[in-house]
Amino acid sequence: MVTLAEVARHAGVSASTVSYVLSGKRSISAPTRERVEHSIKELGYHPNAGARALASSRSNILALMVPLRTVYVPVMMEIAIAVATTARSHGYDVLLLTGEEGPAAVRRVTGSGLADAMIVMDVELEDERLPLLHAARQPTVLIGLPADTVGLTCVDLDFTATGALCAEHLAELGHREIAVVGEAAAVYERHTGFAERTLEGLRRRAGELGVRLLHRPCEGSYESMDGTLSRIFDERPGTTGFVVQNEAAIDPLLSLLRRQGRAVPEDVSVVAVCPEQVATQASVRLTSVAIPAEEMGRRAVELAVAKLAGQPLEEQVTLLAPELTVRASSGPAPGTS
Amino acid sequence: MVTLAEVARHAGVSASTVSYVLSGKRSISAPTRERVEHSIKELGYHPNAGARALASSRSNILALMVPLRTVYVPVMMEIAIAVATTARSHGYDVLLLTGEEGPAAVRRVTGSGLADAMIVMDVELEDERLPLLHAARQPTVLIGLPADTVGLTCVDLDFTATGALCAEHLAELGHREIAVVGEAAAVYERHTGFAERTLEGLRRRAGELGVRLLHRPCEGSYESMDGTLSRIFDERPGTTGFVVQNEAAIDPLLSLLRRQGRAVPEDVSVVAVCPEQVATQASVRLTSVAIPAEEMGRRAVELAVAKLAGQPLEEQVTLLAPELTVRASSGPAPGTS
DNA sequence: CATAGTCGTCGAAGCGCTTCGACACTCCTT
DNA sequence: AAGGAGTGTCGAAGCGCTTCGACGACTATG
Repeated sequence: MVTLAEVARHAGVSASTVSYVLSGKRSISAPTRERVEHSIKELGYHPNAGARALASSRSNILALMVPLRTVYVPVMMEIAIAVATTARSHGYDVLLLTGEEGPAAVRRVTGSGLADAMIVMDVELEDERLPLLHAARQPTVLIGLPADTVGLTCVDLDFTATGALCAEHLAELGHREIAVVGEAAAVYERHTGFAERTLEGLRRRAGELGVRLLHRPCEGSYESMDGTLSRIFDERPGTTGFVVQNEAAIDPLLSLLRRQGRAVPEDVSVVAVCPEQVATQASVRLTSVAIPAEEMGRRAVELAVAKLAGQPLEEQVTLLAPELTVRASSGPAPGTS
Repeated sequence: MVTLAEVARHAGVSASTVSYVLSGKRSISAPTRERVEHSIKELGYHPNAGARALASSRSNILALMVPLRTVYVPVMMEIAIAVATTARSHGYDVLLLTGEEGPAAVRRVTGSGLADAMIVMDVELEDERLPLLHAARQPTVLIGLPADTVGLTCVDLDFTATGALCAEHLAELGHREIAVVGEAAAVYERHTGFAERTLEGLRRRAGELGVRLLHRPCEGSYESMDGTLSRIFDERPGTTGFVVQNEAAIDPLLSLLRRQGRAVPEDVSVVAVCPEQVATQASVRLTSVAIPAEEMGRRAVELAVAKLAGQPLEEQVTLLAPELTVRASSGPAPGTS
């Protein structure tokens, strides 16, 4: 284990000089710097993280709280990877916390100085971790939007606008009866904001445009999709447009529609809210609003880093504008000229 | 920020006593212990992670290297969650490293004492991180099997046995021509061991049982599955059994078979190698060999913790025995009495 | 040419914790 | 009654780093 002191001795300078070479917090003459850097390389020196954290009260670690329940997995994974990658590019490592511990994890991390900042995913509208995060002196960034965002920094897709966009697209194509294949009932019970906001956007815009909307939650398995689909067509036989919010339900829906002899997009149009990859790999290339997982992760880290650098953040809530990409799953409503 | 010293003062004992109460490394009388514990609670004390790491040269952190490339996502996510959860139950936190940095990340973590041990996923047969891991004084556990396992601790599903099991199951049902829908070509190029070992197990057992085997890689999209399927039936029109290794190819395969009017399991049988959840949620409940992601993650952590505790590990390579669950996608070959 | 300012370096004082040896007891043992 | 063997607690010495103030050596200024 090579220490700073050994590097200093090897280079013939004091320990503090080596430290300043490393941090760049004071100017060091070129020859000295080179000598030190050479010694560092030669000895294979790596600063000890613990000592550094203790002395500077900075750990250079970002904590990321992911949900334990493994719903909408690909999005979560993509965000996590984006967070890890972006964090590294800013000199931070990422500590992975599962939601399991809940508030206790927040207390532990903020109390122990393990991490410099927290990024919290899967925020519920009335999240029990919120009061703690408020109280902590650590910067926090939420991915998702709680009910009350006062004093919080949040990043999320603008799901209300997303819903509106989907409604608009289908209305423009002449669809008059739209069914929303929602998330599993459990998601609504937990009051995860995004599901409700999407629905709200859909409802409002559909109302404005004179389109009838029917919402049904769906677990995402073939069985449940089958049931949901039957109930939808029983209740609203004239349904020609679908908005799918539950990623897992996409394949079952397409499969079942095909089996029922309903052609996409000739008989029914489908719009999905999902990552690009899912939209392009489905059996029909899906018209979709992308969930910009990578961007959300990246932005969250950038906001956290900015806060750590002491930059006052002008906007506390960053809502990413949704973009609808038209692909092969949506077209004019039947009977439209 | 409450410190150990403040707790000590509050409880009327010395700092070292508080430390021993916390660690349990020396016996403390019941009344003293209670007094200290009470002070800890009252002051809301949390030991500072950096100071602890510095003084004890233990960070209580496990590093987990996940692959950057987002292939076979659900498995990865499940392993990661299992690692995080199990680690917490042993008092460890998890540092998330992406494969992106490769060997540099290994150097950084082992050099800086950031983590006490490493768990590496997505190991290639001739992984470039291996030499470094060998040299590091940190315990390491691999999830996956490299070519040379001497001196390494590894956990993996026994993919050779998995392949053999699939071949056996189909052979027993009377299938004489089997097609293997493999992973994307890139996976083989990277020499990720599991794909090749599965194939080897399949080939050997098929050979022993007199079954013809055709292996074709597949990207997992509908287009590529379509192409792969055509080529398979062109080349071997008598194919009645499928083994699917690529999780992403499952839905496309079932969908396409249905479209071609081939019934599962009446005309063709399908056996998948995938997590249970995927097998039970597909449009046909799949006969499958489960990938025990949760167990792999858990075992990896347990091995790492055992190594940290200085326990000599009797078995260096832990191969989990595959289990084949018969569901609705496999049945007797057509024409079998 | 004295004075102020800048630059580059050093020494020392911690950061908050763990851990080792020491010490004062109490309780057996002989 | 004296010696030995635990117990329970304390003090002090670090762990390896950052950072502050100090200081000598220059350069610019009037």
